[in-house]
Amino acid sequence: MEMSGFTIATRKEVAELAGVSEATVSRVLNGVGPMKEETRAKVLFAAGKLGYVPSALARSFAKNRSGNLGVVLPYIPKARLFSSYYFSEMLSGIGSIVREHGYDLLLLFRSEQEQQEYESFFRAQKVDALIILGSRDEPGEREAIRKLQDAKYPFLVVNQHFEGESFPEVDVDHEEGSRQAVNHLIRQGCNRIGFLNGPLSYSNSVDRLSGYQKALEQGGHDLTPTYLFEGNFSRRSGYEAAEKMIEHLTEMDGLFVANDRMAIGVLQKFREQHIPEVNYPKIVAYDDSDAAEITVPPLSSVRVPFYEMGTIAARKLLQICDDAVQTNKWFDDPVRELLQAELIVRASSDGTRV
Amino acid sequence: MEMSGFTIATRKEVAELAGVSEATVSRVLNGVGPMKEETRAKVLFAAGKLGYVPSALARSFAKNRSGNLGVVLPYIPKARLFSSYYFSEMLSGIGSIVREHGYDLLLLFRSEQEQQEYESFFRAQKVDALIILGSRDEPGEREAIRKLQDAKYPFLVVNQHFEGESFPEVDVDHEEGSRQAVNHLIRQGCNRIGFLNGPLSYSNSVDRLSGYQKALEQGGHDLTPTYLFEGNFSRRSGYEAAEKMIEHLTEMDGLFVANDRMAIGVLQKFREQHIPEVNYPKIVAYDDSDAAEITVPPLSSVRVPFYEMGTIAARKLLQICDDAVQTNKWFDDPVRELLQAELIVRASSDGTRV
DNA sequence: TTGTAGGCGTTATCAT
DNA sequence: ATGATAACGCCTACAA
Repeated sequence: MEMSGFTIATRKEVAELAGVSEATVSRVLNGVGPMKEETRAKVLFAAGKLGYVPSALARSFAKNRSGNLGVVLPYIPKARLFSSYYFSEMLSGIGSIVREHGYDLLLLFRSEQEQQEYESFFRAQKVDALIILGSRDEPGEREAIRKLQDAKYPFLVVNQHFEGESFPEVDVDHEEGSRQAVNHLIRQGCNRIGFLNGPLSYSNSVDRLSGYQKALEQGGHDLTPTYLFEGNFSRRSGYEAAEKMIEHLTEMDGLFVANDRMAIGVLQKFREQHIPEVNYPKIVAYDDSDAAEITVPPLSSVRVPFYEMGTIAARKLLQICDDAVQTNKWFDDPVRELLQAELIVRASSDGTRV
Repeated sequence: MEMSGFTIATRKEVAELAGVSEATVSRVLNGVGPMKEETRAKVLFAAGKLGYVPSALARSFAKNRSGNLGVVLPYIPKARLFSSYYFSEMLSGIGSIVREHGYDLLLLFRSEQEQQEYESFFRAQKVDALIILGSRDEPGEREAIRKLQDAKYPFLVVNQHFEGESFPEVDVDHEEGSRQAVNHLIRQGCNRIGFLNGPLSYSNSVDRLSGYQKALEQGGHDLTPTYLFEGNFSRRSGYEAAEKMIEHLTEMDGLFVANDRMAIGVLQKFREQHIPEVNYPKIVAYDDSDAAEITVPPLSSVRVPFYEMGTIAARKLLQICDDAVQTNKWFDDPVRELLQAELIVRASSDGTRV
């Protein structure tokens, strides 16, 4: 399939024009081995003149490396995946590092249907390393990742912890982040603090629940199951959860929400119901996305370093790929990065608001 | 570099186990040519047992096709590119189609520094087709795209028009979208309508300006240069532009803004300055991103089908790649998709608001 | 310092 | 219906 109108310059032609062998062309272009400056110049000139660009494909094939860092993303048809702050930030971070290292970024969409087969990406030589995003603790997923680990492929799970496994991962201390959030609410004088959490198949939801409990405990409060709500991180689910909250609004004076989007849904519902702002519970959300500071009132939120998580994960993996020597050392001592989150206080939980 | 702990099953082993030749293994796995059902079963069994996965890399090399659809994105270090609704939506759309076609999606970050060299992606066989996003009309860019066209590579420019060229493109009728927006403001009784536009190197900014002018003209209004502002699509730039607007707020009773983010910045400034909502000009923004309906007041906005643009672009290109036969017909008759935008009216421009 | 030649894992053509 | 084999474009010992 020759799509182009012109024939692509071949290495052979370059060699001829430069009056050297093809091997020499390769060496010059890769800058390996000793070579006469004159030869170098001749080759470079010829290559430039012919507009020769070596086939990355053939090169990959010969070197047995794809040059790609794969990123697994949840595939949710029509779900506007990228709209989520979470993935956007991570991908930006990953992208910047990948670029520095001269790798390419291959997007891989996980499907809910098919059984996961992460290994295949390596077997098929589509990727040299893999970052798994949006993973959740389900039997199939665990199994698939375990296989990756058994085969000692270079991969990293981001923002998800699998209890009982020792998968290499870059995660955030969501328990501590949540503890701080709820503790802040307590110090703001809240006595009955509700919690709108995400699905517990995400370890960060579990962590947040622990942090919530811990903070209540430390503050001498009891956990009231009535004040626990669950959503799926979407705005709509926050909106719906808010309906159930309304009947408790006279007592519930604080609310911790597992992400900004759901919190926005909650605010939307409150506003629609014409609940006066002074009657809102004090709210702290999570993620500190762009949206947090434009809501009314602006949302206090726990800032999560998604961009940095991306850079850290990518850097770690590409380092391995670069010096394939130290590889085994890495695998014997799997990574366990745990980053810190930071509470950003805004009007939604600020005493001065009322 | 053998990263895995186990040896990868080779086609040869499969052939041995199945008691056939390697060629037969290939044929079975690719489902080409006639074959005995029995042979087929034997091979499939052997392959399954050994966990054999053909090397996509070697396959690509042999077939001379990468299997990748490339997407060029603006590279803005640390700029949290993906946070932008615009790219997120398009990538989601592209991703869904790419997946259907069994291709992979390769993200390519353009750099402001280096001279563009889109051709290289093809020459290097990194991609079979290319979608160019976030392009702007600058000499280097024009030149680079022209080369792609001359070489008849399958590519598509999205949401950007190059006047005087005949590049294949998928664009939106921003002139009409803007005309409707401003016309709506006029019908809402606005007499002095400001316009916060984006940089004119984006054709959509030029289009919006035409639409704005056209609407004013049709409504019998004059264009007042004092009411023209320029930002760079960021919230911050909207915030800054708002400062300059404030002195005109007594006369300026309408405002058209080229995207939601800038409009949010404007609202933010107004709010900070404690300008009473009743004194706000009636506002219509652009993009109709998620954020538009959560601001206070909710933003009227021109909805742009970004997701669909992505799907359309990807579908077109992959069709070409699939049936390489019709290729030339395609190139002789370059695509020119022009999608429609749609005004969504909300409180920010609604007469009932005041 | 440079040329020669073998190998990488497929596909595809040509025999059988 | 299946087996043998050239070709794909590059890298890399090894030889000169």
